[in-house]
Amino acid sequence: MAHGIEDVARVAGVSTATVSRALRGLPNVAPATRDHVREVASRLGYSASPSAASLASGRTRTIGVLSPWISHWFFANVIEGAERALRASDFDALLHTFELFRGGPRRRVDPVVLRRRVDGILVVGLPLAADEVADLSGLDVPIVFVGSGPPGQILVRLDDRLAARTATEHLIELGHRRIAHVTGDPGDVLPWSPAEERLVGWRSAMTEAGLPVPDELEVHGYFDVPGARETATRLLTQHPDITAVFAASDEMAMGVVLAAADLGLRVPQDVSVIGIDGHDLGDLIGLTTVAQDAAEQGVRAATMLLDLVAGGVVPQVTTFPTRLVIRRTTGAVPVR
Amino acid sequence: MAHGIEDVARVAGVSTATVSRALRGLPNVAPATRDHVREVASRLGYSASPSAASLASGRTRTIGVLSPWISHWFFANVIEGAERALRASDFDALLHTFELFRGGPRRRVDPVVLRRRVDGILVVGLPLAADEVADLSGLDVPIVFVGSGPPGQILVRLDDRLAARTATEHLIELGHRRIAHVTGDPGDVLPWSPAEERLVGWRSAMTEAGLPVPDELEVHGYFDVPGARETATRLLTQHPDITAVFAASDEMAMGVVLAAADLGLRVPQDVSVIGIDGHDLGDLIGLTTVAQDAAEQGVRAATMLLDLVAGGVVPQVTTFPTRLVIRRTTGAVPVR
DNA sequence: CTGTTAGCGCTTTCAC
DNA sequence: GTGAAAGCGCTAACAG
Repeated sequence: MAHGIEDVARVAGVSTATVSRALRGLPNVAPATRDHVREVASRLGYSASPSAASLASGRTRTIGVLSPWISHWFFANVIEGAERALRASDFDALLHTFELFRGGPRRRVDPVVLRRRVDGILVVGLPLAADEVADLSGLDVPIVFVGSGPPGQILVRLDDRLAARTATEHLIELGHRRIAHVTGDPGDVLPWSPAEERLVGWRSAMTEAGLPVPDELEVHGYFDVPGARETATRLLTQHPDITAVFAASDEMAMGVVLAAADLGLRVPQDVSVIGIDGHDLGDLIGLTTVAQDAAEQGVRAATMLLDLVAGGVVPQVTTFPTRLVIRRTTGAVPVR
Repeated sequence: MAHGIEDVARVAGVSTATVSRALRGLPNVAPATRDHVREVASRLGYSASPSAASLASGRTRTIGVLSPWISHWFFANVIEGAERALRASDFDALLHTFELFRGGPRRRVDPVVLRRRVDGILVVGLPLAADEVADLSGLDVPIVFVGSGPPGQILVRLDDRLAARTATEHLIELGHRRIAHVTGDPGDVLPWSPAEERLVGWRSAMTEAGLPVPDELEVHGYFDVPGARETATRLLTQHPDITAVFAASDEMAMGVVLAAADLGLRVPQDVSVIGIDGHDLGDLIGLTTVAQDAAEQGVRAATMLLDLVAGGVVPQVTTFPTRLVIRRTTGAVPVR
């Protein structure tokens, strides 16, 4: 059962070098030889030892996938798409999560554990500090960022500002003037992070519409349901004149809807809510949102990464489209 | 930057064998030597090449995680928990997804790709055929099944029958008599699969209560929202006398709630709905459910697998508790 | 407690 | 188009 390349070579009556070439589809092997070797290999149930192959070739056929979570809509879908694309090219996905804690620092991304272990790195929505990016770059393998990444790197993402403007403008067109924004973590202030970009998009849409943007309209929801629920409860209690809330993610928008329900506010009659994502379960509450295709971003990013690994070139920034999906959580501003 | 064990050995003034021992914390190394070697290694930024180490030792410090999806609540949470536990022991998680298609066969689990690549395998909610299990066992590494697994294997799971009975009995106590069940895929009929067990639990609870279980009460929801929504739409249209639906997962229960809404039925006034899982977003619609802790099952399974890899022994079956969470989608049977 | 040495199972020149 | 042989960078006996 546990055959090595020598067994195949012996049975096929060729050298191990030829077996290696034949099985990997390299040129300079006679078609007849190739077919014969493959037949023998499959009959013997042979497949090369990944460690031995990696050690000898320096390539691992493995991609490191770095992500803060997997149990969040965006991350799960990106990773699922990426894994599918990688597998289609016979690459493995090595999963590394880095839990983000509210306000606190997360475990540093340690490049050492990825050394000689992966041929490329996919960073999924992880707001890396500049020095972490530098460390990763030091690994000397291609890196693709999905959802969030520093300028100068290969990025697959949305036009976050535009998405935020789209959401905000939708609310403004409905007549809302006191529109709050639920953003992520207070520590997440890298200028290129989606949270920051969405914040900027909201602010500029407000300002252009001649609406003031006082500090109290901006609160932190930590990109999850409970975080947004808590913070929105406080917000809506302290500022009952707020008629609409734009959350930077659908999960946070769901938290806002729950908060409204907790407070006995009707959505959208008393307060309108919009998010960003196009979460599968938004439908449950008729959540209005600016939708994106997360799985496809994962596929694209993985495909690009494989191109890079193969020595190809890919566009620096790939911007995915978004579309406004109007459902039932947004409506006209209440008359009071 | 790319130092090898020889560099460390030379700088530290010892042999490579000593470096290897010191860095891995093996016995028979003088404490002073150990500290010195570690200091030199960290100063040089050295870490062993995983391929070389694997090739020489036969161990990979990697666990293969097999799962049908990652963007489903149960799977995402189990995998997240497992990854966390593995990382805590410096093990890597290699992700392999095997998409399940409605009614159709999925890609066969191919043991060859895992050969000499992993020290253990975690099978998450994947209903493997007997021959696939046999193939995996042939890899000669420990395997732990989470959520669903054949008898005779190491399992971490719920008492699925009990969970189903709990859900069904809750509805019966509320006075319901025509209680439908939304199960998974028609092809998923392995006697030990959670779908099958839950089906049996529902049936026996019905029978014990003296309620008939005609075929039309059992429909397939494919374990996802759209599948259950479609099938429940048909079900509730054709059989308006059904007053309650027990879905084998929360995601399917959500589909049923959506179907009810599509049909203008009020939940729970016209139809009660209950699921199994304790999905984070069940709160959104006040979903009544029989809750389980998926992440913790992932942690436990990974921990057990690491024990097995280390040569330890673990219990054959670990059964996690469930608890009935009554919210707003179940209520008294309507009076007509 | 530490060093020497022989592999681990492939890939990759370099000849032929 | 094919083979011989030299590594790839470690670990694991085995000595000492």
